[in-house]
Amino acid sequence: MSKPPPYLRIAEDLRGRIMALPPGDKLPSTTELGKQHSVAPSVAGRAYQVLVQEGLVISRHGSGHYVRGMETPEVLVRRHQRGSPDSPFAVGVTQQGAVGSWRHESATATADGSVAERLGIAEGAAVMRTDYVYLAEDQPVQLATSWEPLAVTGQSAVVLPEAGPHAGIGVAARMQLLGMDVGDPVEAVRARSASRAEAHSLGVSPQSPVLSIERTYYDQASGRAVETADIVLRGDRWVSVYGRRP
Amino acid sequence: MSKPPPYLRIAEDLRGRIMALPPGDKLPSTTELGKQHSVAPSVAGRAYQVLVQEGLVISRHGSGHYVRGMETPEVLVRRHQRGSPDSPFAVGVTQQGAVGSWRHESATATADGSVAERLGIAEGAAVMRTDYVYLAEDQPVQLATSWEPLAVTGQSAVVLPEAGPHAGIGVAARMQLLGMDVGDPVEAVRARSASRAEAHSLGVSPQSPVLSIERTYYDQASGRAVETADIVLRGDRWVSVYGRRP
DNA sequence: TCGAATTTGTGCGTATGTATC
DNA sequence: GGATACATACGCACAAATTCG
Repeated sequence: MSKPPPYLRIAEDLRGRIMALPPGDKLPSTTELGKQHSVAPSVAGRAYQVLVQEGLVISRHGSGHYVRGMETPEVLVRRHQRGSPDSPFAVGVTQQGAVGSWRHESATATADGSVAERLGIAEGAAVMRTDYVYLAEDQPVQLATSWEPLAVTGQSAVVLPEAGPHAGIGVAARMQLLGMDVGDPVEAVRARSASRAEAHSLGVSPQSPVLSIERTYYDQASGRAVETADIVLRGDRWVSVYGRRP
Repeated sequence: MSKPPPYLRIAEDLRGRIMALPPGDKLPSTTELGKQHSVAPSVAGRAYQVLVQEGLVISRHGSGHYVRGMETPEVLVRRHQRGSPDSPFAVGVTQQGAVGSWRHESATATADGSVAERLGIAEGAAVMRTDYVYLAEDQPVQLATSWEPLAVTGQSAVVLPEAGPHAGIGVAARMQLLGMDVGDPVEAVRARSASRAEAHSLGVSPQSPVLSIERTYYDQASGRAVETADIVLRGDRWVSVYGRRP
């Protein structure tokens, strides 16, 4: 066993101290912490750097280091609720009494290899691509990009997901207007780190965990995919629930 | 607009360079990188520190900095496959041809507030607690802790989840031996950072993202919970899939 | 309003330890 | 063993932000 370097030992000591402190409490300055452990202030600063990265401490330039507050209250999204006319996002935020809204932008595009495979169409086929940014209390909390094959929705009034009389009702309900029963989607859920672009959009620090969901709706009669989407959610604000208790 | 400090500008420059390099390529040493940007080696080292934290670069002590390889090939776990006699973990690893195994440890315990609420029993009631460590090719990839109320399984041969003739067949199949139809579980999925203990057990660096799943099985006849579990999976190795394509 | 003190952020140059080649 | 390279630490300096009298 090799002993950890001083800056890690100091960080370890601080973790124990922080557990017993109320959020918002001010921590010793780097110079004082250095004296307590007989190291240079730069080493104490590096120990704080570790804890800031871990989310236990926040540092305010010129002011000091402070115990970080509790996790922000979590917003729930409950998926797989057949029969609900609202989109999953709307279900999630209204359950919490929060105010939800979204911005969107649609454009026709061609399917790249990944999207084509997920939709079961030829690479380069025409699709309607829509980018969403979902806001809760004016804070972006969820990003989504959806692709729908134009072969399915083309020539109909529902071609634009969020325009006209059918805005914001979700894919399942909108497809029912075309006489299709899309049922429950298939969702593949991953945990990964936010890219820099995603971190910027979501207002979180880079490297913070996000839920990444690859969702595809199928027409149950034909078995063809009618919509696929990449959904990115803040890990600290969302939990995705599957199934219902009997 | 304030200009970023040199160490961030160097990191930004390196990001662009790395994009055009094959994985595994060696990057300039800290001293050489410092000369290229007219800064001290310590500053160049700090730039690398940022990129290592972002996962773009790996550093080998005494050797150098290298372009990080692509994501490790992902192992799939497909949940909600009614009728499969194997446990979800076994389904996941065998689909990939990998060798899966697990260690476990069971003991009776009392339900704390959280577990009691999830199982719908009184706080302090007796439960069978089992801790699992799942291994794929001798590498731990998944941690789980399961609780079953003794009021359900007590006095029966299936009281120990992984002992006797019923080892490793999963909760659903084992409960069927008691004449119960447990159906699909309810799963709440989160993305969060690994705790230090989890990071150590899973062999990943602290702060790396993990999938955290809170799973509960219910007896469909009575509606009572028969098992609840906390499951932690490496974010870079697992994807949890819900639903099947029609 | 101003200025001094405090605190963090960043950088330099150097030294030592240790891992790799 | 020797050369190279990273990891860590020291002490100092200056900049930037905050705090407070």
